[in-house]
Amino acid sequence: MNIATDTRSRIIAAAKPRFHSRSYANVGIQEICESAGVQKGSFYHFFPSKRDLVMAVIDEFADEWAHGFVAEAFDPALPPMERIDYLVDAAYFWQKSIKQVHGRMLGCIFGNLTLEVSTQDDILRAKLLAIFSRAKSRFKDTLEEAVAAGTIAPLDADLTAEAMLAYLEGVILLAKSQNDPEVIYRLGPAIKTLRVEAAV
Amino acid sequence: MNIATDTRSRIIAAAKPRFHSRSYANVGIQEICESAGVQKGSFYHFFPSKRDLVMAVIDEFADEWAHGFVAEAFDPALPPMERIDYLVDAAYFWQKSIKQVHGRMLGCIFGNLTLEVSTQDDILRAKLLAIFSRAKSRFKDTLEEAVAAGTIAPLDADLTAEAMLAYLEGVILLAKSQNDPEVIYRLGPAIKTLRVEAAV
DNA sequence: CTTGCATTTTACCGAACGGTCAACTAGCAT
DNA sequence: ATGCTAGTTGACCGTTCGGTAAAATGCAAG
Repeated sequence: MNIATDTRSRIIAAAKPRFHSRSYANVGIQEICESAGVQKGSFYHFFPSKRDLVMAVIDEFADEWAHGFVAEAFDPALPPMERIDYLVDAAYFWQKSIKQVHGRMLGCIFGNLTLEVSTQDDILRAKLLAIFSRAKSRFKDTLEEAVAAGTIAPLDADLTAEAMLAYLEGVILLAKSQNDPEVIYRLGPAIKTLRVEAAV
Repeated sequence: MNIATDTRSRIIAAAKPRFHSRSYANVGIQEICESAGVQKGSFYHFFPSKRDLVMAVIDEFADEWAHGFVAEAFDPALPPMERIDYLVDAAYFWQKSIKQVHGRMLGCIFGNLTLEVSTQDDILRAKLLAIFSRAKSRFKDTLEEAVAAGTIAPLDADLTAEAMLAYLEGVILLAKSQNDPEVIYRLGPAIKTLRVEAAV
């Protein structure tokens, strides 16, 4: 473990919970540096700008999810539609545990950042779009598998996948507005009722 | 029309598009004052704080919607489920026209603000929650009417209404991430497939 | 022992932040 | 005409913002 990479990762580690629990604009570089025990000049040695930091934070969150809950949920051994249940459950438990520790529901950092910055920074918007795009693909593959297995009636897998992703983000948004992860528990399972019929 | 109220409403008029198109933290009072042709001291004569301004802006947006598209959509003369279609269409056309003028999809200001500030300001969160709560009631009443009319099978109107609201917000979020209102056009109609079954 | 490079420190930049204050103006009622 | 009040003005508060530049440090290869 290089000292250099250590400083860099300490910066990211300090930034992650702050961007997640507040907002992009509300978290300053000075605060991050103080929390990481790093001088500002050192920060700019590793990150050309604040935007580059938040991109690294986005990547870390994405990796964390991809290797954690997402990998568990989209386990090929599970029946396809149960994978979707699993993912919604994971979102619920995650938000619930965050609230227990932090006292607040923080929601999905990708959704949070999307609504905050996507009118102001197309590079960040593209980064977040790519995250959503990958998530949608997971849903789509799962739906196609479910159709092939006869678990569900044929449908437009691409649009239904996008609809499910939208619904999940919307549920997390409403839950955050109530500061109550139980909203995810109550509304989450209805994700499987969403359908976009295949075009003829 | 009093001169006093004119200054106040000029401030709000200047603030509205800025909070909508950027974010709460990214819009400064100085900029709003310059755009409204008002001195900062005058601003603080009408608004005790920035938060009070954004609350007035929220109220204006809410009124605008309530007396515009929402009133049209939830017209008792329309068959219940068509009202929901109407509302989704209204969201689509609104975002589309904003993009034509502004070059960007701005999304729903209530959703935008919710994700940005609700972990940092419980008063604003409560304000936004009340907006969502009213919207949910509209959906709920409509669903109950549709069930009574036999248009749709019985369901849990309260939870389904909340699910539909969540879906609408989620669709707008995804559309914003793509800067493309057509996402609303494609995904919107699936809102009627959402169902939460009534508890036995 | 020296050169070179990555890293770190420290001081600094101009601009903007939300908010305050006292002085001033205008209109209206007594 | 006078006094009260709502509204307005413009200067000012301390703090923080994202970002820069130059000098100092540590370390490793030649």
